[in-house]
Amino acid sequence: MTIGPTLPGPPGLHAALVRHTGYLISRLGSHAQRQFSAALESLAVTPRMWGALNVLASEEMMTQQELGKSIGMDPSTMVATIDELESRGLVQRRPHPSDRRAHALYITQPGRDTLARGRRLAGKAQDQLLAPLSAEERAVLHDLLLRVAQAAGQGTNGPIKN
Amino acid sequence: MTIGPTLPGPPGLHAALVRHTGYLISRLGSHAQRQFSAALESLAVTPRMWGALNVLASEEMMTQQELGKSIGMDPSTMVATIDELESRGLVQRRPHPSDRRAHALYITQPGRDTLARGRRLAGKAQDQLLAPLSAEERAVLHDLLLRVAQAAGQGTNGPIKN
DNA sequence: AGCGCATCATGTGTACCACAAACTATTTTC
DNA sequence: GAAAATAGTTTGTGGTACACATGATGCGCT
Repeated sequence: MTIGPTLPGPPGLHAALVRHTGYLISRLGSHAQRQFSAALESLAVTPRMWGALNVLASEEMMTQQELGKSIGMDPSTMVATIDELESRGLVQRRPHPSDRRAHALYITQPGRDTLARGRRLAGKAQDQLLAPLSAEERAVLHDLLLRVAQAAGQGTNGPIKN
Repeated sequence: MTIGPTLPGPPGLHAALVRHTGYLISRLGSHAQRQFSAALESLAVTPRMWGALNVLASEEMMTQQELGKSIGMDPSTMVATIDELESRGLVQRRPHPSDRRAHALYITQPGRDTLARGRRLAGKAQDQLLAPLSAEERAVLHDLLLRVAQAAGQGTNGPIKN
C-alpha cells in the first residue's frame, strides 16, 4: 500500500513511556530529523549540511572548528559534511589567511540559493511538525528547548558523560 | 554551570539555527538519546531495549507488533531488540496462544529488576537534562512535546491507554 | 476446499548522526 | 628549538529508523 513517509498505522505511544520527557525528546528528535531529511531530499542536502549552510551564510569566513562549535557538530563529522558541500559547489575551502592548518570556509552563490530553497522546505516541515501547537505555544516550546539545549549544550566539558 | 552566553569557550548555538525549533528538537533528541545510552550503559541496555522493557512490564503479553506500535519502533528493529533482550534472559518469546505466526512476549523477573534499576538511572539522566527548568516548566515542556509527538507520530488516533 | 491477500516475524541493506582514537601538518608555548 | 596544543583528517564503533523482500501463517471469499 505504499504509504508515504508518514507512519502507517495508529501507533499511540504507550503510557509507560509517555511519562518520560527524555524519551519523548529523543523520540521526537529522530522523528524531526527524519522529517527534515525528507523535506530536504529534493535538494540532496542532509540536515547536517543544511545546518552548516545556514551558519556559513551569516558569517564571513569561518574555520571548520568554528563552524563545528556553532552547530554542535563534531570535527570529524565536519569533514564529510564539508567534503560533500564542496563537491557540490555549495561552499569553498580556501586557505586560511593566517593559519595554514585551517581552512577558511565560504558559502557560494549556489550555496545561498540552495539554502534559500532549503529554508522554505524546512519551514514547511516545521510547521507540519508543530501543527498541533498555537503560535504562542510554539514560542514557549522553543524557549524551553533552547534553554535545555544550551545548558545540556555542547560538550567541550562533557560532564554529561554520566 | 557552564552556561556561557556564547563567548570564548562555552559553546553556544548559532543564532541562525537557534531559530529553528525543528532543529533544536532534532539536536536535543540525539543528545538525549546519547545521554540515556550512557546512563544505561552499566546495565548493558540500550534506550531501545529499555523502552521495550518498560512497556512489557505493564502489559500482560504482547506480540512484537503491538510492542512496536507502543513505542513507535519499526518491526524490523524489534527483532534485534528482542533477540538481545531474550539472549539476556530479560524477556521471553513464547508461542502465541492463538496465532502461530506471532510471538507472545513476556518480561522475566530479571527483566523487571533491570527495568527498576534502569528507571532510576534514566530518571537521573532526565533530571540532569532538564536541570535548567523548574518543575512547572518541565510539565509544560512535557505537555507540549507529548502533543507534538502524538500528532506527528500518529494520525490522530489516540487511544492511549492509561 | 481452495485461493489470494493481509499479517507476523525476520533478514538485508541503506541512511543519518555522534564520538573516540590515532595521525599529520602546523602553530604556540616554554 | 623541542614540547604541547590545535586544525583537519581517517577509521571504527554505537545507536536508531526505515524500505524492501521473504517465509510462514491466518483469514475471508468464492
